[in-house]
Amino acid sequence: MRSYGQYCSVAKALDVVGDRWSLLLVRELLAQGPSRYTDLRRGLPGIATNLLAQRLRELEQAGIVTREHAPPPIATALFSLTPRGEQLKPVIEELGRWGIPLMAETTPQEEYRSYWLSLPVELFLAHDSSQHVATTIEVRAGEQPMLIEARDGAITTRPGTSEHADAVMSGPPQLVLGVLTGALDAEEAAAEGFRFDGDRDALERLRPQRLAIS
Amino acid sequence: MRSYGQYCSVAKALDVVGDRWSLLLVRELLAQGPSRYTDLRRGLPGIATNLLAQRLRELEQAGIVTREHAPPPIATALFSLTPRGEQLKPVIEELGRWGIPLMAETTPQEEYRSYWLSLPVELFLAHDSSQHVATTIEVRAGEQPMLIEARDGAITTRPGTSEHADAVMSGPPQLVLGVLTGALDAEEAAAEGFRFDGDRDALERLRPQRLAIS
DNA sequence: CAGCATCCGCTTTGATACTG
DNA sequence: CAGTATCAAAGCGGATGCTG
Repeated sequence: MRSYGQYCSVAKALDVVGDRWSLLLVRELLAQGPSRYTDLRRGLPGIATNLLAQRLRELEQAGIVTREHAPPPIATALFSLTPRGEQLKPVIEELGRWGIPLMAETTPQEEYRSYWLSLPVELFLAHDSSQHVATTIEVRAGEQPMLIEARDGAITTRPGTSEHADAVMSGPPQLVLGVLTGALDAEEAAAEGFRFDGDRDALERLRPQRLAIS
Repeated sequence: MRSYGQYCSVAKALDVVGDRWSLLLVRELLAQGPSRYTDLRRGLPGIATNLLAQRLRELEQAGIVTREHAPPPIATALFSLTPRGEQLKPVIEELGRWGIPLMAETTPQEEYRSYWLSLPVELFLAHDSSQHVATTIEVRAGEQPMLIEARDGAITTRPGTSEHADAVMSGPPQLVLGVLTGALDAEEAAAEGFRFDGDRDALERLRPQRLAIS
């Protein structure tokens, strides 16, 4: 991209990561960790393959991404964030926070990846560690099940299922997210295809307060 | 801009403010407050006039900017941020924070506006209100002098000069910023055209800690 | 198959000129 | 002052093909 040519740190940041797809590419590496070229393509539906290659080169030159030839078990190269690249996390978070009200609307054509859930979960859920009640919720929305796990005051997400989850939520991503953040009532959502099985309190334990999504 | 078509709040935020110039336009309105079309052009050197008009329309439609016909004293329309637009401030701040290391380099062709100083000042300076020493520093870099004022635990900036400033800093923006953030020593900087007159302690009072700019 | 490069049509941007 | 109009250049999206 052509530089803005301004001696301003915002403009200079945008000179580096302001290109189309650049910040979403960083989002993918933040959410997924070291990824293969093909993984990145799957997480960036709609990107032209040559553009992905070009962005990776540019971000590599800017010191944000590194390309490593993984050790023998893996036959392919892996792309990762450098420490400098990981420092973009607050930028992604604030953008994501600002974008939350926009999540109230969606269309059937919109793409969704289940691990994108991890950002809103980190932003909006918290665990009251004083309760000392470890909690696991399985979320079935998108292409693979995800687990939200809370213990010792920390909340984490990862792909997977659990035999002894406290609760299982499933349905369209919009409804699942709405119920998770508290913008939507589980009963209302049920009428549109949302399901909640298990312990209702499990969810309440993760919600410090109700948030408006719209 | 064409939508990313993803059900992700980061992607949806970028659908709205990810266009070229959009976030810099928000920066201008954050830093300058309600502005005329011409003010915005001056603060966005390099933007094509048709693009500025187009971005203003788009951001107006998105509920980020409002156009108001100002009361009689002012003959022209003013553009302002809506509350929703002001909520972009954390996004701008995090981008600006991430971009600070990039400020170590500059070229003579780069444009600079003195009020752009207010962002780094808000980010990096603080005032120990326990000291109860009100402090004023005049900064002469760019097209107009600026005042950095600290009192009652708050730091503010505004254009202007002061008869009784505790100190006056002047020189190229890069050196002034370097000394302000503590990345540069006033003595080193002096060799390259930086000047500091007045009370050295005035600056120290505003610097909670030294920060690396490079 | 993973990781690109090339080509082509379309959209966005930049520069300049012009207008109420 | 506050834009619109025009046009060339750059960027992007999609398809395809090449290489280990």
